[in-house]
Amino acid sequence: MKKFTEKGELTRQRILKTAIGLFAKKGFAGTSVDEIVDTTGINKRMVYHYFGSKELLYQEALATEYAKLEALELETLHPDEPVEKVVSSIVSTYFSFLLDNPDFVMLLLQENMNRGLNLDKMEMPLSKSPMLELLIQVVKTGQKNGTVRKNIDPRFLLISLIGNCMIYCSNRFTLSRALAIDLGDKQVLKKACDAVSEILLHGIKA
Amino acid sequence: MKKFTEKGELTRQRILKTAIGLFAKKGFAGTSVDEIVDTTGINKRMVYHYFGSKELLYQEALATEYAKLEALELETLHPDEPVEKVVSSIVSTYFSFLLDNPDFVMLLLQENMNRGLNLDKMEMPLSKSPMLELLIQVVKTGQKNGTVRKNIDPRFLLISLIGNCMIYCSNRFTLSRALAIDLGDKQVLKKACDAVSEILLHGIKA
DNA sequence: CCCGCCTGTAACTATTAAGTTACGCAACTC
DNA sequence: GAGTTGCGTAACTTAATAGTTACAGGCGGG
Repeated sequence: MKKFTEKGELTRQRILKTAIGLFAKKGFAGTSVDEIVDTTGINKRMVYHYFGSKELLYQEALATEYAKLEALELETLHPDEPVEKVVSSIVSTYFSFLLDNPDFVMLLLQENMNRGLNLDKMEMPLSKSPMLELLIQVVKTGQKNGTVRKNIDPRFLLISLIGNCMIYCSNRFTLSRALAIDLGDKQVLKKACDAVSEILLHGIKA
Repeated sequence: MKKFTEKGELTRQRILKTAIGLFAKKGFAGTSVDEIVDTTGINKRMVYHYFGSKELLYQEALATEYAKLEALELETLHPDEPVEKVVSSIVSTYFSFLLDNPDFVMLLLQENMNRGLNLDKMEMPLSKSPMLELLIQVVKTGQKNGTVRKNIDPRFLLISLIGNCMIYCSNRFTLSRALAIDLGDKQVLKKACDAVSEILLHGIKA
């Protein structure tokens, strides 16, 4: 990280925050640098001063949002609880995180649609999810004491966990329309979260 | 539909097909009309002649891809089979459809990221999925004869079915990276499909 | 046979895009 | 207090962009 004055750092953060919102809403190609600076009121020159290019600004936006998930994952690990507890807690954690962080969801999807090329350019290891280690452990324990089916693969289980939550954000509008149900409605989402939890819990039970 | 000569219709289709590929790969804003015409070798004027605007061309691309799913859904309905058979057949149908139609997936995700605004502009009812009707029926039957848990909501079940398949496409690159697993590998995907099928089958079983 | 419509080309316009240059101001350092 | 360094503005350049206009060959119906 380069050194900036306090004031400069503030400006930098304002640009970054605005950029995150716009990139999330309109995509990388759909957002112009002019729009970002018009929104912040900061001069365009400063974008290049602090970030170097539109692409680097985008990458920093991506990294910033992704860091939120990693922080969350680290603080929700309870490896000593029984597998049922762990699974339902992961579900509700992801569910509310994704709903509360639409910018994250949008940037993540966008990056996948871009075949992960920005993640390749940055180093971005995407920390081989501590969530996975947790699942491996509790699934193994569960299998030993006979509460979990033998052929559960923790990796596919984790993907299912995420997929069951993500779909409510990633396909919200098409699903709402096709199934005539409002996936923006808090009460519906509460029921959905419970349904996901339940189906997965029964899904892994021996 | 307007009347075009056979030759004209062919040109139209060439433009549309090229546009689908480019819009899917680079997004609406990321694709220029010039790029489409350069790729096809057809003159730009023709895009406006046959489609009216870039946006209308995009909407037609979206509708064309979506029609593929609707066609598939209509041909895979077997309401008289037991619920287990139906669920695992829906899973493998969606799984292979999504993998075989990456353009569809990209356009669908893009449209959701755009809050479904294009679907609003077109009529596009997204036919209240015959899949849902099927599920409602077989779940009810299953609940009557005691093979399916009472509090399974077919709508959330369908969303879970889709979500479990979609996640392998929508988040392929970030998941591959985070879990150190290649979600482009056919064998991995075969196992994934089986894992999804199994977890959901056990998930609904009474 | 010729009028009109469908198909097509090439060159154009007006706007917007990313990125740069020239310049000024304030604060801190030597 | 002269020079350096970071913060900031406005005006600029160069390339692309969506959409248009002028124009023309070919073919079917009157």
